[in-house]
Amino acid sequence: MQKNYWLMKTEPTVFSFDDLKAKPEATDHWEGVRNYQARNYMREMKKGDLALFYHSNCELPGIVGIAEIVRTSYPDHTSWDKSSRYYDPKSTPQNPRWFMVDVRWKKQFENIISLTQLKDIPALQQMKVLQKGQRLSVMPVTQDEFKKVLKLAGTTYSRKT
DNA sequence: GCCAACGTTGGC
DNA sequence: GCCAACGTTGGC
Repeated sequence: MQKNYWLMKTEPTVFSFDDLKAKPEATDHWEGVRNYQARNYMREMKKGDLALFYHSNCELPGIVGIAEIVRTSYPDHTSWDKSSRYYDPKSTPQNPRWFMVDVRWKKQFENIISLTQLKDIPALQQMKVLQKGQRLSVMPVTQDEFKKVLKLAGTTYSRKT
């Protein structure tokens, strides 16, 4: 089956790529998405899809590695947990409004592919993450873009050694 | 349905 | 901390 590709954003001070790696089986649920468009993208995710893992709102924003979707969407239980920062009174177990997927840490890039670096690659200018006003925490990436980012990561790697 | 006010995101 | 670019809320 055709794989889809995604970009998933997180603030490393809240939840970093290393945090994911440290989880049992390097897997965790992607809680806290509270935007309808991002939610809808998550509901399209399939097992085996790959995601670029992006660190935002930090010293060096950029793509740090690859994660894999290991479970398709199911209700986000933090949405009806009053003690959660993601609590939404309009979401209930009977009628969940928000969903999450499970992701597994897969591969860390030797060097972070910074946002500045991405902006310098002409072939990647169409990436959603580079578009003005684009703030979704989950967004699709084309297969071509995904491959180019991987290649870029590989290039960085070989240059370093 | 309109739209002003407000809250959030996230680069810088 | 600033601020642009959103999205959401709620009065009307």
